[in-house]
Amino acid sequence: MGEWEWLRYRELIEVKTPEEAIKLQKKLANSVVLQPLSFDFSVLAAADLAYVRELDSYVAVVATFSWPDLKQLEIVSHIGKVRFPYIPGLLSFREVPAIFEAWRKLERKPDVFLCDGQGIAHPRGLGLASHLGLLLDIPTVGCAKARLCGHHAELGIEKGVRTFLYLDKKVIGVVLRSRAGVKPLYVSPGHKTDIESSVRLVEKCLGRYRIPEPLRVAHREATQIARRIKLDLSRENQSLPSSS
DNA sequence: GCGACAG
DNA sequence: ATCTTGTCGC
Repeated sequence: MGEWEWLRYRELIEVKTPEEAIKLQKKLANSVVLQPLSFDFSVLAAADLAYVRELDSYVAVVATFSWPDLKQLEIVSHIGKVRFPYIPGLLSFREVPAIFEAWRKLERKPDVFLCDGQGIAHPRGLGLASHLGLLLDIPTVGCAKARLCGHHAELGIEKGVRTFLYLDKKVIGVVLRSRAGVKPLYVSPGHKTDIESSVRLVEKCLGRYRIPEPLRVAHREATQIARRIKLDLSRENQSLPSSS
């Protein structure tokens, strides 16, 4: 990474304390761009992390797919030490650096990024998807499995039904029932896209499960790698009961 | 002060 | 997220 990019990276995500992180979020939220997304792109990416508590480590995975046919192109991973705790509202400071490291290993960079977390549906308007979007400067969509903030009307149990997610009087996202009878998805734009485009993108990524296919692939891979690390770890502890 | 709270 | 067995429902 060049000197210039490294400085930009530090400027966008380097913080030492939660207070500092919150201050940075408020500042960066003003740079988030909401606009229609052009679906005329060719590479979509999705990322997810798995953790290995015994090692205080994470496994970050980024998978890319051709668009719009969603054929898998590449899958890369990065293993590192957790540097920031999980604090509701500050998730991006924990996970974006990890996703970024994996992203750097891609041969072909994505045009659009689907994230496991909120976009602008965040207390300060800067969820993980928005933060990653600003860092990579590409359109990003937030697709969370649970609500962080805001309120919405009751949602029908049928597949495909949706309702707006509000924060005060403003619409910040959409709550979408991806499958009949399952917990809904919380979709919100990250950066360089808007609410309608975000929902449309997520729906085009839905297969037979609750979670969009690209995110499932990234999640499965990260989980598998983490599981292998844990197994190798427990095997060592059996053959090497002590170090002396 | 009392809840709520992405992964 | 992670720890965990069996088990309730489509």
